[in-house]
Amino acid sequence: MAQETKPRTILIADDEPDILEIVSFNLQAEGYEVITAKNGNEAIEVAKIHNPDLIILDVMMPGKTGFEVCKILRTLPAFENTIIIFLTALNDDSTEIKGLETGGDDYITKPISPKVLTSRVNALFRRIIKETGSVLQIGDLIIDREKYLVTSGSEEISLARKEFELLALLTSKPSKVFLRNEILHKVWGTDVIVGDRTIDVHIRKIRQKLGGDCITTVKGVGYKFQM
Amino acid sequence: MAQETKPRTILIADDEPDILEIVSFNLQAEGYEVITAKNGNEAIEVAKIHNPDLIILDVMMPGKTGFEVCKILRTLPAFENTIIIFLTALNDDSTEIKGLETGGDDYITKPISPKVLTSRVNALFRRIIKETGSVLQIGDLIIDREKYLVTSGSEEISLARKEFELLALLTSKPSKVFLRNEILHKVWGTDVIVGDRTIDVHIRKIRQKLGGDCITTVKGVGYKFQM
DNA sequence: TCCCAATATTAAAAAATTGTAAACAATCTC
DNA sequence: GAGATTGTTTACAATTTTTTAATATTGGGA
Repeated sequence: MAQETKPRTILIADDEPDILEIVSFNLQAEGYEVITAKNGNEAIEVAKIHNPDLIILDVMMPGKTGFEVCKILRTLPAFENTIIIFLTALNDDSTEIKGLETGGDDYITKPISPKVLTSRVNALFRRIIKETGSVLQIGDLIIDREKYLVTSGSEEISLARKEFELLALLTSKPSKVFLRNEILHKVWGTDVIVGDRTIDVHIRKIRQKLGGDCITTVKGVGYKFQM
Repeated sequence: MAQETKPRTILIADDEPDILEIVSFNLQAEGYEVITAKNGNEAIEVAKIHNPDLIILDVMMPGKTGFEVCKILRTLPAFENTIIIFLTALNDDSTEIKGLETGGDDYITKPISPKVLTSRVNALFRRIIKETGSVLQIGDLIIDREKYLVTSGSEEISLARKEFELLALLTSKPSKVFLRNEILHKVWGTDVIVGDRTIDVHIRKIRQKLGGDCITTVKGVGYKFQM
């Protein structure tokens, strides 16, 4: 089955159904996958399950405020780098400053223009973007995310799904060391539990297929890709 | 943590001297190095000379508009990734969208609150640092946390995990003496119990690998890093 | 100066981490 | 349904890292 590159996921948390609907609609039209939550606690739960790329938090919500949600999420390693946008009716400088200092990446005041929100979301993603497209080239390696295909020189290398995703992750930032935990989160997902040797075995298979020394082990830390 | 590197440089382009002055003052107070330009053409010239980390562009300027400046800069490789913020009196959705789509990272409408501007600047830098990863440079030593790599001159030095973390701690504040207790807490964690000689042994290994005299013993107190 | 506690040095033991091969279950293909 | 492919686990080997323990050395105060 043809698996496309998975769309970026956005979580919106707001207690006003109208806002949820309008914003969802516009972001979906832009090609994002959208999930919603009606209050702060739900936002945290849903975030843990779906691990979204970006989170939009209403500041005033029953249960926990957006600020509180942000603070809690930021303490979890999985959400350390997630983009967070605050949404609020409070057009108040000191609140905005507080929002940005709490760890928010943007702060938008209501009434919001869905188009503006979409633009800001796009702008933040543009900045974060790691891969310049679906095809990545490193040295003589070409990684095509759409075709799930890796080419080395003129030779085609067929990798299984997990192998491919693992390689795609490592090559998304050459030379960066990916912690084993990080790899588990990003390749296997937050909720899946697999044994300790699973990563090793996959690394081994990639090494076999690509030739020995493109992936370096950093003992006690993780792995990195290097040409 | 606070680290001593060269301050980040910000270029502000606006034709209103008052704005230049107020914004400069506030950003300088925050520790940034600020350079200014009075119009679009000057902004491009100055940018090419000083290569700032972030550029704040007024949209309405004589000569070239902020949008035009942005477009021109974005075509140059040196400014492909520079953060750009637009500043404008036009509180108009479609203009804001245009700004963000032109390649701006943020769009702030006048009247601006200097504190809010500063917060947004900080938030953007915080985000960029996360993406870029932070490298520490002391003398000819380069410590790259993300790559888990230490380079001395052109030579790569391979350190084991504890060695790396210990060195990273000591170099995070050069010349500061770290108490043995402090080192234990920060490198080994609060709950781990290890013998007294353990630190010494690791220090020794680092000394061997980096060459003798970069870590100084302060008897009865702790250790400090110094070039 | 001498003494003594603090630190250096060493080597070897202990612990932790990773590599490997083989086996199994799940899934997909034909 | 047989056979291939994939993902995972297991058990063990190989390796590296970390710690300990035993001994030497150092430097500052009495």
